Amino acid sequence: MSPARRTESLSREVVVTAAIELLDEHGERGFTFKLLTERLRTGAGAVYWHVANKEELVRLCADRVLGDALAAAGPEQDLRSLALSVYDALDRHSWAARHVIVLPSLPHALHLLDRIGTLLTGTPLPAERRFLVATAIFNYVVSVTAQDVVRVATVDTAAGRDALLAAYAKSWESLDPQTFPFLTGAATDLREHDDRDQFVTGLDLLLDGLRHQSGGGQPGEG
Amino acid sequence: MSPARRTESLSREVVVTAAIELLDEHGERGFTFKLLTERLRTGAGAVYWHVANKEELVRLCADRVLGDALAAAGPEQDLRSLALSVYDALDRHSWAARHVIVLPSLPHALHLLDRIGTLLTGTPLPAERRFLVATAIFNYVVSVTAQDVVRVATVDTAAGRDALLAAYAKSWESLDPQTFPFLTGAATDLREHDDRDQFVTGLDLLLDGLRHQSGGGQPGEG
DNA sequence: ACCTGAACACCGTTCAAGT
DNA sequence: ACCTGAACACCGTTCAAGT
Repeated sequence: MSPARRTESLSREVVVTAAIELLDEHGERGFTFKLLTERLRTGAGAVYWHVANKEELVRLCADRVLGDALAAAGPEQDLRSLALSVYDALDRHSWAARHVIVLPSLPHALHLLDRIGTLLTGTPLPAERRFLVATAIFNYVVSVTAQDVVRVATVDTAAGRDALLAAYAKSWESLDPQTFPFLTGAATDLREHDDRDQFVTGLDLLLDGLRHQSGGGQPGEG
Repeated sequence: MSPARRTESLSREVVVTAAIELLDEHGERGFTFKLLTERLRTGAGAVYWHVANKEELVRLCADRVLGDALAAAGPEQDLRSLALSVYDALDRHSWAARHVIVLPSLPHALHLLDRIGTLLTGTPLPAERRFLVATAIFNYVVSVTAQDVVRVATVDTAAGRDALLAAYAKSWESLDPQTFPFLTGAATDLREHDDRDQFVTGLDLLLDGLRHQSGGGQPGEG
């Protein structure tokens, strides 16, 4: 009944590769050691020989995803294309984004932050503001990706997504226009929206703000 | 030994209030029904009479937190102070931010998005871009809050935070300057950084970008 | 209508035993 | 050094029985 045990030896890399597949298929919540050991045709103890626990494993997976994205992006990019490369990679593995944090460090998250900071060096932005702006951009990229308006994980097919959006758009239309003056008129926008466009819109606002104020002082407090 | 059962009757509101306390104390991961029923001095079934399951309960908690923030903020705010009110409220309950999403709707998330959209109406921004920009700002506020550089949940005391940052700053200093030209020079910035400043920096970039391009067309693709 | 609390299914982790 | 797999502790959820 049960499939034969694996004969090749396990490694951290093999475990991570299998885990990424399962995370993509089932999401972080549906990803269990039972699924993992079945896929790897081995026992739980074998996995624990290579990784400390589930949390570390998921972090390793997220780091692999981010590392691949940075490698694929190449070193010669500007801020905007770097951000889009990362967005696209994280969008394909939506469970990964929330693990991309600087502290405690996901190794490739440090690389990403460094590249953002380095790209700012070729900019009129005053040196003392560089760290603040670099982390602001880093935060924008990974955290907005982590939390798109329609989570891809929820619906698999494009048709399912369209149907879901149509249903939500309809519910927006029937909201009370007194309390929701904006949303009642935005149902069509919701139905036709694209998550990547929203990401790009915010990113361009951020970069525009950067261009326009990088010479000047702090923005006003009011 | 075990404390007396409660005599007052339970309600959804009472359950949510107790759950928020425990979420603040233990984080989402440490929050269990065992802790909850002990705190409420009742049985598991009693809780399930008032809420469908744990996921719904945490969503109700997050919605309460956001609702209180919006109520406290008052209706007369500009975009910047609204964003800061929400940031400050979510910062006090760091588990809540990742549940503040538009679809599937957290009720008060709809209110927040509507208020952002409505505030944009009094702006030269072309009407057809309003939804895109509103969601971009919404995404920035809630998702950056969800993922600050130093998660507050990790360290309780200010002294603990300082010590942790100092340790990380030291590790940045000893990185290879070839591969991390920016971070090796940013150790001091890390040690002295403030999460709220980073949030405000990104927010002001976003709002500056909005001011400067709201009349004009799309930003360039390159 | 609302609550009790034992029972169930599931899941991450451990560990003595194997090779 | 690397793997096995039964056992353990824990946790969300259910449900027959109570008031």
